Amino acid sequence: MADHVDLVLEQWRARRPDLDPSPMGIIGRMSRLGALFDAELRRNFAKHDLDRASFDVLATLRRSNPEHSLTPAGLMHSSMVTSGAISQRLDRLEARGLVTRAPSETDRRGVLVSLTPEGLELIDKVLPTHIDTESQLLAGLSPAERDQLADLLRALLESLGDKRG
Amino acid sequence: MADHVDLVLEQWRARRPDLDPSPMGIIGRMSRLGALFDAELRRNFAKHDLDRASFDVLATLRRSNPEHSLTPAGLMHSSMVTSGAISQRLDRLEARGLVTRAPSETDRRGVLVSLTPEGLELIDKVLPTHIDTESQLLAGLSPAERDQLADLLRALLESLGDKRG
DNA sequence: ATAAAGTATCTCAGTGCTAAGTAACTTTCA
DNA sequence: TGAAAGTTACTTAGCACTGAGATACTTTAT
Repeated sequence: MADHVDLVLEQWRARRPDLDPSPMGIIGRMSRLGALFDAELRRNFAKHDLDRASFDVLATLRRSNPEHSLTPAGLMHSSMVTSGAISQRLDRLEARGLVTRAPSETDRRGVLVSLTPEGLELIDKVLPTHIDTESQLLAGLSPAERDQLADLLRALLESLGDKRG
Repeated sequence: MADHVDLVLEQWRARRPDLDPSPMGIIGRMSRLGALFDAELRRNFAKHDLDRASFDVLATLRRSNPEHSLTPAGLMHSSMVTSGAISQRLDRLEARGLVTRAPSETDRRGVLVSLTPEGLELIDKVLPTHIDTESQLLAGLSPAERDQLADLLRALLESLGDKRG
């Protein structure tokens, strides 16, 4: 059994036998899987007039608390994009009536972003289809393998300092 | 032990106990790791006046064959980007004198892209530092865990139809 | 009380990608 | 052989992001 990355590794070993390309066996595969996942998830988002960025914001608000609200800084940390990207995402979602921005009551610099009823309805409609899509993407692994994979990925994230919060 | 994704999963279970969010335990973690890897690798590329896109093309040419040459279509399949993106990447690399474009000898629509001596020198200089960086990113896992992870990722790629070539 | 440092959000120019479309050429097959 | 279908690479408009910088406000330290 061999995938595209096995070919890449062979090529490197032939061309540069002095280097050990084995780290690419993990990082290259994750990059490739990321691209495949992204393409498939995007297909599903498009069915509901959404893109990855908008879904990301709506879903983060949906799960955060019963009020479905968060600051732009909170959204930024969760999404791993810059503050400028969050501002622009919120502009788009606000224009579509899916979120609102309200001044913070405790900090006059701050803003509280909340789902509108329309935003809540949309994310609650898309979410089950999203999870279905993800589930199908992972169907090639047995439940035990999936657990094993999740554990290894968690260990790796922890070793890189990824923290709760 | 818990990472950021464990928090996300807990939030989903609290807010939508009717859904099983476990697929996010894998896909969410891979997305997060992808972002962390990308940021770190980019830091290294920047030291050598490169970006991910340029490195990708140079490295693909370097490993492909002893002539270090490939068609734009070949680069496209390896990189998983569109043909337009490849054209633009080649424009930039050609302007910097790192690759050349020559008409194909067998197909008058075709183009053969090759590394210049400068391109070869640059990629051979950057490559060891790139592998070092990747290796450090994976240092949190034992060698056995790394093998296990690579195997699971390969199985997943194969289940999604990722083929050699 | 006030200056300095820090924080929260936004703006904007520049960048690299996609999607769609074009032009040139090759292959297929009636 | 000639028309239709397919392939190869390129062009361009539009889009979302980054990185740098601006503004307004809060906290810290004196």
